[in-house]
Amino acid sequence: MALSNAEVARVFSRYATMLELDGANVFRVRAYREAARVLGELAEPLAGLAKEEGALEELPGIGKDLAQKIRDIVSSGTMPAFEEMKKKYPLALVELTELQGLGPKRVKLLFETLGIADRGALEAAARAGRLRELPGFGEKMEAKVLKSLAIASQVTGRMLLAGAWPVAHALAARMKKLPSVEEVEIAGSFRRRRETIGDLDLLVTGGSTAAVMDAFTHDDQVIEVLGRGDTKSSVRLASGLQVDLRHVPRESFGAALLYFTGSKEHNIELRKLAIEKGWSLNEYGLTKGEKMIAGRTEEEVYRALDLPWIPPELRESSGEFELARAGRLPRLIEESDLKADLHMHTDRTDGKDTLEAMVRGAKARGYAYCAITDHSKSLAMTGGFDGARVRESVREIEAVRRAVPGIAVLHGLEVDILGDGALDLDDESLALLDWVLIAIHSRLDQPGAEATARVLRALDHPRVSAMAHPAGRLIGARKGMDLDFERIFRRAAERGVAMEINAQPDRTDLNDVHARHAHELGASIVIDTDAHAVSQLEFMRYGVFAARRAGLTREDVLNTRALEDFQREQGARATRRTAKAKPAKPAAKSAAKANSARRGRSAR
DNA sequence: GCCGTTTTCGGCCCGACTGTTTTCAGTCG
Repeated sequence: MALSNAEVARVFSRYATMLELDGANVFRVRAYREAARVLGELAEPLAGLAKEEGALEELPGIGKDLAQKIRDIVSSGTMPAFEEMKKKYPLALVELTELQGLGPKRVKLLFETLGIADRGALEAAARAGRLRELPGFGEKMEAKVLKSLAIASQVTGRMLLAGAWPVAHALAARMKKLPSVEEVEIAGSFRRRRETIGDLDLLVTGGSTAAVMDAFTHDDQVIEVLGRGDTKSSVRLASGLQVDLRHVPRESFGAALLYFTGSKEHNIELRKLAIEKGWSLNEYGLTKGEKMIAGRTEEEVYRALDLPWIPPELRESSGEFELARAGRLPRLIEESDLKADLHMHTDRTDGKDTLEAMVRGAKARGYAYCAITDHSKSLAMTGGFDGARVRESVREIEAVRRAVPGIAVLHGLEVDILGDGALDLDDESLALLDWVLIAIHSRLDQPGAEATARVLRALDHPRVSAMAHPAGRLIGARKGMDLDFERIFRRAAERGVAMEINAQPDRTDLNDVHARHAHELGASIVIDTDAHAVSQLEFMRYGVFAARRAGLTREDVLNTRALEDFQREQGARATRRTAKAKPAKPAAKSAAKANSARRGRSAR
């Protein structure tokens, strides 16, 4: 199986660090880093692009040289230059640059003067007090290195957006209450709604700098003050989250918000636009010499650069500028657009709350309809349903419809896809259901080709409505299946099977990149919570965030439809699917051939 | 190493903080 895009990107990014250690031209280093970023965000598999003449060279930041290196990596798992460099700078050394406070310059110095090439040697030298002797180091640096090592050994790295959400809002609310503070915004990747965040960036205007910094560094949640200055202070909270606060002048608030929201790449593009006009853009404003052109609001800055305001979720320098200039920025979906949650569990299987409580919960959120989707029998430990239990469930659903008027309840089931792609329920029982979600919960380590065939077979079943958490990943715990998403999304589009954005914060599956890809290939998208308790119905926002980052609008998402429209569409799809159920082998083959024909390039 | 409705050569974003310096390098975002 070919290397994933992320793995290719990793080779480039490590190679970039090696070049830095080697004292290479900084722009050459940047070229590799930029390429790693582009590849990491690319939806289409590089293995495919590598076979197409000139396709790699079309990617931004990829020229002749890097294209060849990508082909090398895809075919052999590495590239000669990387292997060569590894002899000089071992990977453990490269990884030292990931420690806080250590960059390539210091790591190089450590390596060349003390022969330190991994974390173990670094820790030993720091403990022995040998670092302080080096130029540019001192006692404080030595202590800092030890602390970074300690953090690196325990910290999981990034925190789930959902974990930071309440902490961030509570902290912002406390800052807002300070005397004469005017505006408080949480910027950074938090505002761009990335699924995980590294730290929080708080922007504050108004109030006195000293008072704001005092309150911030003495907040109840703060366990450590990492730095304190006139415009910026950094702290670590009890939750482990690092928070930077910036106190900015009000006339600069928009420029600062823009700057600290990022992404870095988006900002660089904006700066270039400013330079083209002979201006300069920084966190204090858009200026021409001494003269301030814009800065009070983000809109003002964008307008001055001849752009409409771009939603933070799209600021990844992955096509948003082209859309903005063409006046084609999507009107992103909002949580209030959703009319239903179509993936909910009850205590009949592994949920915590009763059927009636879940339906009431959905109704309380203002939904017009919902689907109850407990597990099927192969998940035995959850008490999953077999055919007999499904028939019993028909009566339970009818009862809850009577008990809770004002919301339509679809009788659904989350049916397991068995190892060979068959469904974990007989056709007769499936026919009793209004909404059939299919999902993989077993054999997640299947080889890619086998796993893909398994999913494709399941998608072909005429009773299937949607596929839940298609990649099967758990953020920070499980990588997800090695699937050929291009083929799966195309098949889903053909069969009218919706692909789910599962809003459980540690799933977010489909993620933003996959969701964009699925949509581009014509698959319809549904956003669900997979709630196992009433309280989890609020996870919907995290699914909406992924959809927004994917550039999806209300029209692109199935469960924004009014109930009647949803039912009409589902009816039409079911008819179409049944009509061409089980395509004969030759037909399947020719369809596959058509698929491999020239693809539209992804916007990423 | 990439890129080019001025350019195939000569550019490539910019400022704050820390810790070490006594004018600045390294790191970070």
